Amino acid sequence: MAKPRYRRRKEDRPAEITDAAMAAFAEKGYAATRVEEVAKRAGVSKGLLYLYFKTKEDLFKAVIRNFVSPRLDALIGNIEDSDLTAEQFLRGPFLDFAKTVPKSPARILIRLMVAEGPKHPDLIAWYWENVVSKGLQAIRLVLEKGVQNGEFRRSALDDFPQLLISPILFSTVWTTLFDPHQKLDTDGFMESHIDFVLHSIKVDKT
Amino acid sequence: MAKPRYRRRKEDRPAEITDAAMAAFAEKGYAATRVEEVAKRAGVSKGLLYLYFKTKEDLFKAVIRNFVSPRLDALIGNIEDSDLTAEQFLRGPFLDFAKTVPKSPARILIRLMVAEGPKHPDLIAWYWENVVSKGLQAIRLVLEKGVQNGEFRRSALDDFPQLLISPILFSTVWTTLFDPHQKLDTDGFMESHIDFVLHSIKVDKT
Amino acid sequence: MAKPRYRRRKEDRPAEITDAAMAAFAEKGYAATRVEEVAKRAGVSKGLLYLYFKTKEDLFKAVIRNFVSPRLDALIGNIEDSDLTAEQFLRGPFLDFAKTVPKSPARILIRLMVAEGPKHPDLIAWYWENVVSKGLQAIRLVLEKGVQNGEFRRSALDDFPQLLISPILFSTVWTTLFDPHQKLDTDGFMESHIDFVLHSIKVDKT
Amino acid sequence: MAKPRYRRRKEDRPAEITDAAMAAFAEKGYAATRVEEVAKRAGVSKGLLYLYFKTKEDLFKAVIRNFVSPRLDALIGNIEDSDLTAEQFLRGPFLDFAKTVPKSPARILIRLMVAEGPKHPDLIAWYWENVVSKGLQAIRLVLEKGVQNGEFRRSALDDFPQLLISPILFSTVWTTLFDPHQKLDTDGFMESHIDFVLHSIKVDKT
DNA sequence: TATGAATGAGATTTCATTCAT
DNA sequence: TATGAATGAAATCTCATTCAT
Repeated sequence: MAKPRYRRRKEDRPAEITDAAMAAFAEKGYAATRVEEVAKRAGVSKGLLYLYFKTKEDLFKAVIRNFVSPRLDALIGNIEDSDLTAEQFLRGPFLDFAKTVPKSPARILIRLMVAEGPKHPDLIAWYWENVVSKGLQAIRLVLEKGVQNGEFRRSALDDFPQLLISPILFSTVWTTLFDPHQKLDTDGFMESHIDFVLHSIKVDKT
Repeated sequence: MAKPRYRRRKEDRPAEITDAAMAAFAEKGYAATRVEEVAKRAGVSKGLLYLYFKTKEDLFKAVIRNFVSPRLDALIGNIEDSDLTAEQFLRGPFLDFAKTVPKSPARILIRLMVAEGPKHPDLIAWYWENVVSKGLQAIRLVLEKGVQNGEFRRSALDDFPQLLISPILFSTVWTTLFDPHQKLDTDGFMESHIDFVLHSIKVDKT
Repeated sequence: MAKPRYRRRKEDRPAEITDAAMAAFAEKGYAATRVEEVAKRAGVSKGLLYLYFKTKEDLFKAVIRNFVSPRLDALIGNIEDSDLTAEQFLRGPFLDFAKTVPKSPARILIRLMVAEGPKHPDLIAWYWENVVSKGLQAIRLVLEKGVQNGEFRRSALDDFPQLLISPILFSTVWTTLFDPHQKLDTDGFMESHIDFVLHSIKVDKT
Repeated sequence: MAKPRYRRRKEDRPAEITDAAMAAFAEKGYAATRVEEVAKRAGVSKGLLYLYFKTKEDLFKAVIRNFVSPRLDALIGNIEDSDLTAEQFLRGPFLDFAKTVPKSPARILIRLMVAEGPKHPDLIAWYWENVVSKGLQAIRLVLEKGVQNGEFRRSALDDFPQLLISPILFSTVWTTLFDPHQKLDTDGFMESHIDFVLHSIKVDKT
């Protein structure tokens, strides 16, 4: 029973292709991945890939966007709904998120951004607007809430909310590069970081 | 007998080439840099370059090693000689070092490692042995000294000395990617980070 | 019962397609024109186009034939009906025709024949039989009539009736290529040519 | 005895390649000729070809220029040196030239210009400046000399010197397209044309 | 009929690497 | 050593043509 040469699935194709590309880029990096390899993984011909993505660069950008967008929306929604205290939020949902990233496919994306980003300024711009600045804004909101609550004192963290993100990047990169040489307990790492930060900014309840 | 001033000395060639390569990789990344371009920058023919470096990958590895080694030795020496207290050391030489990296050519190197590292396990291995593990060891030494001194209490930092490095990576990456969108005061960022950490681990002297 | 105005009639399809193709070929030449572009211009799907024309080459040939045939019939009819003297014919209908070509869409066709003809011998054969040899025959008829009338003497023109056509080709090509650099008054050009020829072959009536 | 894989001949290469390209374009036209085919004919690798010509279009332009330039210089020199009467010149060197073209490789070039010219305006511009306008100027010079001599009367030919070139184009195209169907005696054709023209513009010596 | 998603052969171009000189 | 002309494998991209729907 011959399998059909054609499978008409217009709607699913782009996602199938970007998924395949994500996987391929993850293994070899952008430059070293051949378009044909992506097509093969997606079970599609080279030609069809080019029907959906005009260039390889185009495909790359779509990979980043497609991957980030849904996850981002989920996260932001999460923050807004919660009626946790600031500390509860940081130790709860935020910490969960931070622990997840270095183990999830997102870590690949981070490596891709670092590696290829500088060559794609418009992608960076998009990422900035849609991901980073939104994320920072969310963190600032939480901190402000903590201050209003009397949980937190004002601190340098208000000026550098990035301090909360920094270990996420670090453990992601560490995992990618040095895991074979020395494993990093990323969960413990994140927890300790949060501990340090909270210990410094929490108002004494004595 | 003075050597003619503009006469290139054979012994300098490899270094001249790796310097040129570093500059080129910095601008365009590894894959997008053509060997010919490196040769031209070094004022050397392609053929000669291949006499010193058997492949482009070879050249890449040499770039990393040549760049790191001298700086590393200086840094390590610095630590051993000092008779500062642990806190003085962290707020002094260590902080200086941490502030310098994101502004120095070393930041390029970091990006290169993240981008290309996974494809060169032996390079990672070398980097691990000669750079990272040594650096971590040095930090551990400092912390231990602090504990012995009664300056610091034992803390999660003993298990995760990487927490002290993490913001270096972060501000380097941030600078590379997002500076056009939002500048980060990397000095302040590093200082705040150290403040938080020290605040948490310092023994109360009351 | 009036047919709906905007309803395409099946019988017109091939003509609509060849017209669209003619326009496209005119702009970009045969090779650079994509079949999809032709289909789009004709308001038809690629698949349907292939229902009418088995290959792109097929389409090309149809373009030539469809374009030439109707015009040709008109012209030939014109000659046969006339009861003008030979000179009147050459200075009248023939000259009109010759003046028209370089300005009409037919000029595109000429360029296409020159450019692509050599690759399509059967098209050339068809063109020869249906266009060129008929045209030459018609000219020969006129000249013979002139001789019989005592208007013209026998001359080299009897052996080279092409001499009357040659400036048509020339002004067509010139217009296509060099108009931006130097306009050619094609009407004057044709008239002068006919003048020279007639001056040489006309019998002195003194 | 193995033949050498390399033949270092920097100076000859470009000419070898354009010659090969000329031949290939002649047979198949520009679009249908693959760069690889040209390289093979030139006994050279594809890569080397791209070392000398950045794109296929570049190669095309070089073909035209390289071919025309030397011939052109020869022709112009020819005109200037001669101390023939105007009629002698037209019936002598000019007629010779006109007879030669349709049989020479130049005819290929003409077809290429007609076919591909419209897509390369800068090439047309070059051709206009370096070939066509110079050629016309030369013809005008001859005619003026004839008038000054009292050989020729002023005529429409002064306004349309192209009339002398037109049959060259015609017989070239005819030869290319219709030779298999009906041979044209291009020599006789050119001679007859000149006869007609001269008969009309020559001053009566009665 | 009619569509346009899908194919795949093939075209142009690039570039790490080699090697005659 | 030193050069850079030359190679050739491989990568990106195009487009005529097919065929499931």
